[in-house]
Amino acid sequence: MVVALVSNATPTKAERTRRELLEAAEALFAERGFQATRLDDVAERVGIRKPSILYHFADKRILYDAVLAELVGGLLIRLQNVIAGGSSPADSIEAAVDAWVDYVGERPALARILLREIADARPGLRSPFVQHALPILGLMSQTIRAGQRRRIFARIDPIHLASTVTGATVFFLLGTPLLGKSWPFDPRSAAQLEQLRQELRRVTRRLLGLSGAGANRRKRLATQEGEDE
Amino acid sequence: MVVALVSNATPTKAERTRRELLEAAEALFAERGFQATRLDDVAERVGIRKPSILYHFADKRILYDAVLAELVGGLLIRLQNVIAGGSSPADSIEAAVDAWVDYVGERPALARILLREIADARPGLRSPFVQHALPILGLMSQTIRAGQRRRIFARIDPIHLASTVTGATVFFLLGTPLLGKSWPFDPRSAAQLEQLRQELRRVTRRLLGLSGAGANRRKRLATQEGEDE
DNA sequence: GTCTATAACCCGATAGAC
DNA sequence: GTCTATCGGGTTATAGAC
Repeated sequence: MVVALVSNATPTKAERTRRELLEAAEALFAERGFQATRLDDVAERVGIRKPSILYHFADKRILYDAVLAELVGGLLIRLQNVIAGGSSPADSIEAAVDAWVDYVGERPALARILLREIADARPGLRSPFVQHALPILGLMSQTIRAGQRRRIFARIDPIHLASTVTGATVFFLLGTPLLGKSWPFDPRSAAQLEQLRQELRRVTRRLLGLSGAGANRRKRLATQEGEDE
Repeated sequence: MVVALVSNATPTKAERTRRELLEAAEALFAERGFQATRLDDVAERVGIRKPSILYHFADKRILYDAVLAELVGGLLIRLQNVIAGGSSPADSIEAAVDAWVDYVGERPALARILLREIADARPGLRSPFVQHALPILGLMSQTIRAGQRRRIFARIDPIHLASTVTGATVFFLLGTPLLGKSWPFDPRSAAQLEQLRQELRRVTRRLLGLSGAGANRRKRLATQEGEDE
């Protein structure tokens, strides 16, 4: 009945369909939203029939929650790793911003679902999504406040910084494609993602009150570019 | 049959219900999205029955389009006014950012609908929303490029700037309320909106390569605060 | 203009066979 | 595990009276 979260052994048939269902559901929930996603379509992508889904996930909402847990949980793990590996709060924050761009570039479903969840959010209600996302916010706030205690960072509200970085990222990734030929680039291409990273680094440093170079450019400290007009 | 867009005379009953329907629909479409909004609920808010809606708007989609036109059109008009009133490209851009914050603070429905539309957007498809929004993007791009031709602004892509500003705004307005007591402020309060404006001005100037004060602080040029660390 | 009544459709969930 | 068949609830849109 209960399936191991991480199984290294050969997966059973149930585990395989379960994973395929999660992948298909992630894509469809992202593209169309929870309400507009048809279980029929999810089933079709996996090559089974609608009622068979309900053998693996008790109902539609539970399927959605499982998608959220996997998607948001994966980001938390990555951020924990890069933040722990940073040699200073400034290092950690910059690495976290880079990791965030990488992750959402790899899995754009997260960007769409994030948008939908924020649009649906009611002030009082603690949705499952928020439940999953709060640890991430906590981790970032903790890191930022550590830098503020050491007087490395300015006294900006971590929430301001987080909403600016995530909002800018998601709007860039999803907003630009609908401009059509007036902006004929793929925001998820390596070049555009790199430009987004650069821009977010600038904005982040600006808001944190940092002037100089971050972790990724320590190597070329000598040839520091004239960034502060 | 055809109703004047702006009527100064005493409105007929049809015009009154039409306006009330637009207001109710705007709120509900924003809160729940197009698909999840029930015509029954819209009707109830106005105090009529569902089929009576279809006397004023041929179907649900047409009602939604009318909401979009009014909401996005109102923003375009305001931006045109403040941009025309600016004494320089830098002035105009700063005034436009302020006007944007004001408008979306007054009508948070725009923030939610913007989020939903971007989440729904397909690369190839020109949705009615995009149709309405493109003139706004054009106006902003035009103003930014004017400043770039005069070598006042850095060579940043206007689209980058726009997605950063709008994304940061919307995520701040709608994202923070779901943090609950860990961030116990109302982002739409005068104080928080002012802080958002300050932050967006900083980010905007940063991305445009401007160093000094913008239009709204020319008055106190003498007591310029130490903003550049 | 607004109503009641209803047609027509869609979708999630259940029952039970294999 | 996956299937077929179906129930049951809900929503848009139409028909036509007032």
